[in-house]
Amino acid sequence: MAKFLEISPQPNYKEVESKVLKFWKSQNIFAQSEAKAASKGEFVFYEGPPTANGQPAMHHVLARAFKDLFPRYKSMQGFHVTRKGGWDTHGLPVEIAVEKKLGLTGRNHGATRAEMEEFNKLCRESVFANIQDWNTFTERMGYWVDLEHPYVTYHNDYIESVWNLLKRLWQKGLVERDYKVVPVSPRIGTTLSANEIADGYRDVNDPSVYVRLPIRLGTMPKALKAELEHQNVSLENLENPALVVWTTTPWTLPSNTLAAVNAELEYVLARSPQGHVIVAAGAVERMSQLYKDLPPLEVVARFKGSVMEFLEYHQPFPESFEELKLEGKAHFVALADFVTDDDGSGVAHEAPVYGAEDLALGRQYGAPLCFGTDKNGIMQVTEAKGKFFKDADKDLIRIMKERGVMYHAGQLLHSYPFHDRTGDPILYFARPSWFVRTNKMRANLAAQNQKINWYPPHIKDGRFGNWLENNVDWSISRERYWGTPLPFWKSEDGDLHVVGSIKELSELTGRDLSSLDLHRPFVDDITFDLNGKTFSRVPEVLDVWFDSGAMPSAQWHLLLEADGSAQRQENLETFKKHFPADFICEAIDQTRGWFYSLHAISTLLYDSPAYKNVICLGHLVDEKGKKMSKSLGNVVDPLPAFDKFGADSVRWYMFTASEPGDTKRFSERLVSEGQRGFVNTLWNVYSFFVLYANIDNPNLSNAPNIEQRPEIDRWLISRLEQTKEVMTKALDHYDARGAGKALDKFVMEMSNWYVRRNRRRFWSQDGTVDSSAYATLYEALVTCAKLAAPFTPFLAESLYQNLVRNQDSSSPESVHLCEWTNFDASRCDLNLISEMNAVLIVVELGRAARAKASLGNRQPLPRALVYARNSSDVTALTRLKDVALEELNVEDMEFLTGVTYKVRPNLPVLGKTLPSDAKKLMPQITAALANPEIAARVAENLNAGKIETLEIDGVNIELTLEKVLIDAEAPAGFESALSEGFLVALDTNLTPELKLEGLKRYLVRMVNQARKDAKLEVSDKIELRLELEGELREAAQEKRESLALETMCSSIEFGEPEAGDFVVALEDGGRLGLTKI
RNA sequence: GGGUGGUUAGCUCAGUUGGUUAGAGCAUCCCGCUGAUAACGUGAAGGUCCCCGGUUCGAGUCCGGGACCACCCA
Repeated sequence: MAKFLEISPQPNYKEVESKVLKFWKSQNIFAQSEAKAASKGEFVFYEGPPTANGQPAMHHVLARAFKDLFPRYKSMQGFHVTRKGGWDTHGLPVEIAVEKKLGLTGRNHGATRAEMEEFNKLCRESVFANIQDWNTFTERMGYWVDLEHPYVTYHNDYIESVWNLLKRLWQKGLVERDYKVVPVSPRIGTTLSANEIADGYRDVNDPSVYVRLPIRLGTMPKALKAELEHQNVSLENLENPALVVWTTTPWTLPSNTLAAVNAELEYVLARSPQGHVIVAAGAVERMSQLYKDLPPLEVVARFKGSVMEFLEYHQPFPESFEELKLEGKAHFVALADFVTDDDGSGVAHEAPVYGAEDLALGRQYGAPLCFGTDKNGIMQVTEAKGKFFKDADKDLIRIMKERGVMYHAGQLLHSYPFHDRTGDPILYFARPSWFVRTNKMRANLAAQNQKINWYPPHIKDGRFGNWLENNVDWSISRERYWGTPLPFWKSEDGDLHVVGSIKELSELTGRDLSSLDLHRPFVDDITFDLNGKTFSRVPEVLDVWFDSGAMPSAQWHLLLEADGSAQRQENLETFKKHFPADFICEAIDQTRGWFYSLHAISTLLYDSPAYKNVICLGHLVDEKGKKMSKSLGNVVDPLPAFDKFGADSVRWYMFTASEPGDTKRFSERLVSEGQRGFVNTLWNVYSFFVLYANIDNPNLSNAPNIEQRPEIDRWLISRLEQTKEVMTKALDHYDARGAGKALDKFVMEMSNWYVRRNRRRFWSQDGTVDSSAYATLYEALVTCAKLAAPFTPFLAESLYQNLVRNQDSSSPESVHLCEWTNFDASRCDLNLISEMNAVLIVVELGRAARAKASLGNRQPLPRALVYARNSSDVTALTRLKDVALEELNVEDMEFLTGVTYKVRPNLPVLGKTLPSDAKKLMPQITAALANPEIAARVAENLNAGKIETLEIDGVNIELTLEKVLIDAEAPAGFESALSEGFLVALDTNLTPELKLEGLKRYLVRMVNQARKDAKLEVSDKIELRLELEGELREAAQEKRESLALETMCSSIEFGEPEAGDFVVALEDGGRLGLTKI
């Protein structure tokens, strides 16, 4: 057998990993893994595209660790996995980055065609500004993804596929134009995203006005009329009856079309200083306080909000409808769930064009849209026409006072969003917008969702399911510049034509447009004639979520209409092969992002989910549970962490630290714990193996068959098989953590039990090499490398190269090209595993007993007395007696008899077998068994195989060995320990021989410590001189041979150390000296 | 305001269908062991299982109510 490469027991993971990276690169291992024969077909994975112009951060490591693991696993299992990279390149983040670079603050950079052209050019250039960082990051963490052929959302091919998709939606009648309320920065008239407003909230003083809306008595709904009559209210005697509404935005009052009440709330008719008013019952007290010097509101009738529906009123600015030439039914009471009586009057003023909920309500009641301002916030109606909306408040309040409809005008300090770049208050404003009618497909969206396996499962009917249930139509248009232009062409009179490909557009225009850049402004120049009308493009671009949601087809440049070209046909085949995905994985914020856009598009077009399994990760937070953000300064950069701990340790942490769906805390300290637990332990076993294999040069191919190896070897192999089984099952259920924990447990046992117990077998004496031990540990290590490959690809590769590839050049070139090792039941002796568990418990107890007796493990003891609860454990301990004896350093083991017993009911078992009325007797049963005489009788009879019956309260309780727990108590005079039905007692009477042996072991330890301190190699031989008195001298003389053997010592002399010896003083005044020879 | 998840040792987390003395790793201390090991072993210390109520012979676990944290939506 060739020598293994020598390795350091304390590796520099940065070096180890960079060596592996070089190897992967030079041998094209990733490409090979993509190219290798796949017996099981395709495992479909979709890469969720990151925004390339951001910086890679730790949360990308989290997602990518999982996105890497399953493809690696499936590939080893014999699937082919296409791992096409992708980049999200359009949209606001890019535009904002460019705006910042240009120093544009609130200027409308799309005002002219030339400006827009320049702006989009800069956007395109900036998209990949950080691409180098991404490439470095991707490679360094060992994330295998094809970055040479990624899909890029701004490429013409991609856009064309998205157009094609939109056309198909249009043909299905799922595209329509409507209004949508969006936050707008007035003056520049730009739509803002939620992120842009999030930081802009400020506390400001705004008007707080209560306005009277006189009711039209003649239109009073019957239900309300009946209520009032029932409560003896005479309509004729009412004084100026009015609804009172409350608002902090008087400038929206001219746009009022409805007043809203909550159907379930209680409302009242009350006498106020200004006549009769209708307000919420919960607002009476508050409104009485408005005029403290005047009498409070006096309730004259009470009724539910629902009876007021369709009650009409006079709105304070009737001129709005005239000036805007509006028609249609408006100015009546509508019912709305969102109305509360927590503030104001409990009656909401509705100006639908200035609020999302209000718009929906207005639509529901069919009220016309009244635009009191334009999108730049300039008033279009009333005397205040031409004023900026915020400046109009004063005039409008004055007018309302003049008209006698102002109930009360005050001020209110509240928080309101401002646009930080212009300083203007945000205007929420209904803009024409394009929608995909997902709401119509709501039932199917939910049905398709039921086919998806969500990890964690609660997302399915929780966050994602709820989101689908409350689905509203998907607003797909944005009034921006850098994005996929909507392929919507409109004629002047409103006819719509959706273009599905460049070829189609070429045919429509009669020009070859195959080299047209599909972005604005170029595409805006294209017009065509159809049906005698001229069509030009609508100005909007597409929501970027639609871009990424289109990737299943757009990444393959799918154009559905066959045109006879081989390329189109091939793309279609490729798409079919890669749809739907078997697996995707992103963080939980994508439930409303990519998870949704994939799902919606796929449901609408293909009547299928887009993915079958999805891991939805929790967010990464800092050590204290705080969100990682630049402003808090708690961001951990991935690259330095990779260098410090190794990418493997960071990955390992991501898999094993907590459930994937839980919020995960991250810090260097936590990563280093995982490193010490798993990565270092595996490495240590590996380095142990290499160290001794290189000395002993075992012939592994000549090792005995598994069946002929010692039990401890078969035990390790059995545990190895068991680990394979658990891991495979876990990974098949996308349970990375479960698989990782199983591997971790195995590595711990291999190190702390197998290697520790068998150290001496790897240390050949008189030239006999224990090839069983070597073959067993070798197999365990190689298998660990394969099992760890998807988790810690560098470590796995490193082990594999040295242990396998360097020995056998016919083996696969990389661990990642190996087959996944499958469970082999014939090699897994479950019985042996449980027997070993019994030994482990007994050893543990023996050590505890030693500790109680203050007897160090080096002192051999004559006898251990063991009690085991059941006979199979007795068999096990008898078979594996030697292991226990050696580990406990005792000469003999006997089974205890004559113990006293403690008996308790085995509750889970007994509870199930008792009839329900007898279960109440449980406390009495426990009490009865606590009686020593009953306990002794029950224990002895049950142990003898008889069945015992207890009579309690006239009920016969039949007891069997399974239904009770019997513990033994040690006879007096022994140190003992007790657990899980086992008892271990130690006989601490030392014979002179045992004493000498203990002393010898002390000497061995001192000599070996001295060798270590003298920096000798393991294989160095020494001369030893011992200057000893009394017992120690006697022990050294008596045990001279074994002392020499265990210290690699060729000669022992008794006397003073010589000059040049490495000298160590001993406890009792003696000295030892040694010299290397 | 609505939704989802969470709350168990100083820290990070397990805890299966309700059942025995609620566990592991890390950290601390004592002792021990050690020629792979920066490792390991024994023991100690550390818990009102967030709170209140209910169901039950029995609740960390099931039910109801509440508090707090995180995220999403409004």
